Amino acid sequence: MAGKQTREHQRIEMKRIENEDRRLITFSKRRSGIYKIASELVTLCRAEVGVVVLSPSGNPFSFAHPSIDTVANQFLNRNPPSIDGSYALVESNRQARINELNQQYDELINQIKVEEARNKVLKQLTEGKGNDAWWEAPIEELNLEELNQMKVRMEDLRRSLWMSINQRTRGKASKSIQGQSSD
Amino acid sequence: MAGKQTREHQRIEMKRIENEDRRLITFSKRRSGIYKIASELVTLCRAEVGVVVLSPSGNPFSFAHPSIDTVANQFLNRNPPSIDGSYALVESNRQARINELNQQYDELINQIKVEEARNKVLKQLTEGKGNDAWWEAPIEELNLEELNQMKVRMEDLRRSLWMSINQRTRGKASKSIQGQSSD
DNA sequence: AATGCTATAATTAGTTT
DNA sequence: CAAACTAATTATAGCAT
Repeated sequence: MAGKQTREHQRIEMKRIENEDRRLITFSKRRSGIYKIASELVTLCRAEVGVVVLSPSGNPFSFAHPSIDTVANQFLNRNPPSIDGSYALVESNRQARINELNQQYDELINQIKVEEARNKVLKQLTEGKGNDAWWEAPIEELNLEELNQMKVRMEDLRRSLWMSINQRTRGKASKSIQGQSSD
Repeated sequence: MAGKQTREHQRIEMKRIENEDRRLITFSKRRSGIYKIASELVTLCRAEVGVVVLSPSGNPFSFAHPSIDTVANQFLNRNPPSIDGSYALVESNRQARINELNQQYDELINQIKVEEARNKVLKQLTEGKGNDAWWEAPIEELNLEELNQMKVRMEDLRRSLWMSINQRTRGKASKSIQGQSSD
């Protein structure tokens, strides 16, 4: 009982956990963690919260208060729909675009985060040494350029959505998901 | 190092925070916290996560990866394009777009925060170093400003959208599907 | 009023039962 | 194997700016 008994809780890298067992355990633990935090937000602030988590294998989990139905309906705050087929097509195209957009967005964020970490290291180096030409250069510009492109794409998408919304304003849709809290 | 300098982080009672200012601050901070944790779950486990938070005043917030639509559809255990009509549900046209706008808005906020953090690190670099002019331009600031403008515009957009939706709010229908668990 | 700071509470990675 | 345990990490309540 004197010294360390375990080598606990090392810092984990923010990337996919490759080891399957560890990944599943982490998934389970952190999922529970989110539920707890979410429920605290409900209690402390009287917020309504819905959380949906899908495991990589596609299994759905959820937590919601007061219920997923309520939260979703409140969030969507709308009336029943009737979907015509042509619209569904448009929807699928749109969704494909959005998925792509999200992917790009994620990549961008990752790049930025990596760069942030690098910058911090470089900062320490600089302070310690007073060095000058340590900086390799165009990383900043490249990254920012990508960021800008991303911004433009998002704005384009938003604009087109905005236009189509304004053209077709009609109450629609009912919605509801009844989820079972899992675990 | 003598005694406590501040009376920080007392044990929190798990009940509604009565003081309005504190409640709002807590709401904001913890909401960000949930987003972060959710995004980590996405990264670590390749899960798909959707979080919807409604403030007591009814303001909707969301975080989702890859998107609210995708997560919701997956949760409903069906694929986007062909809709079987029995649940038109989440597929509401206009409301689906509102989801996206909200989501993009939130993502943009996150993006801006990342950029701000990065900007700050870089500023510290220049200040601490006495500025060797390795930095070529106020690209950072410009970019940040653009992002902020974007944020404002999206805020306006969402607000007006929300208002127009609320004008025609009616009763909602409700259906349900069972979510399952085990992973 | 939003953000930064920091001591502290809360979460959790790794291990064990 | 789920649940407990422990210590390291992370989030955050209160305060300050």
